[in-house]
Amino acid sequence: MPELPEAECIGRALDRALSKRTITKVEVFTPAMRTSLLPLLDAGLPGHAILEVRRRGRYLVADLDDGRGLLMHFGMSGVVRVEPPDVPKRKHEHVFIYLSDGKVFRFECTRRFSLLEVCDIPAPGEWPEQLSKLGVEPLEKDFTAEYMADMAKRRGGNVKNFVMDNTVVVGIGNIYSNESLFEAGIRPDRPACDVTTGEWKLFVSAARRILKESIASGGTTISDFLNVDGTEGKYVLKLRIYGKTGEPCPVCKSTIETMRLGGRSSFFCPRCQK
DNA sequence: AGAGATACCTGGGAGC
DNA sequence: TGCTCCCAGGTATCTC
Repeated sequence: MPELPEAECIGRALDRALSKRTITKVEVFTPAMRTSLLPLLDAGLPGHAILEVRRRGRYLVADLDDGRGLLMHFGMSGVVRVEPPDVPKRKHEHVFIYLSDGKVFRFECTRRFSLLEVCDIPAPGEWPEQLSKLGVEPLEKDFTAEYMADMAKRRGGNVKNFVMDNTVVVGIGNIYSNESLFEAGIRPDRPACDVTTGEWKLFVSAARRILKESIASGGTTISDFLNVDGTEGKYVLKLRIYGKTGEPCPVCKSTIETMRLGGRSSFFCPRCQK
């Protein structure tokens, strides 16, 4: 399930595989994922070059040479590949984009939560309007304890859903929110407004470190995620709390517990997290 | 405005 | 073996 590190890994690989290639043909096999895929066929993409691939949160944008872009999101089961044209089509591959170097950019998504659409780029280097509500990037310098404390001031909901809110900070999903709150010693069901600036400092540094380590490991593969080269993410081996219900806490050996917050499984150590 | 619930979608696993 | 039910989860949308 792609969170920020997975999107970053895919984006880097796609930048290498797509930049400076020209689109020669587009095929759509499925009418819709999150949105209709059919407009891709009428967008006049063939003949246009891809300049670069950039990431914002869990979204990727492939800039085209005419002020438009391809906006991508991988939902939780999106996989992209760049392969020779003779590889047989897989069951849940929905779009093929043929490239001038002879390869094919293929978009697969089992659960159809993914997004692939043409967007307008307001100016070079800017982001499409669809991404205007996104919060800060957790690896940039404006993701600070003071910012988090300020945003949380009037938020009485639980801290876990707050840190997963992508209008606050992008790219932290269920896996990395659990891991970061554990590292910071914060119980996931605490009201967000009760978390102190000192605790936010611990959270911010934990989240940054975990996200960077995960990127270096090629992301986390739980069930669906694959990198562009088909390899699985290795960060799954380093998870300390996610999915560990009933196992001993890696720090204090207390039994790890689980609860549901916002409909999502949340894992925590009842002794280390307060 | 914030927060909770729900829908979207498929495959895999549990339970009977 | 085959059926039903539940779960995974980012995001949009709805309601209160």
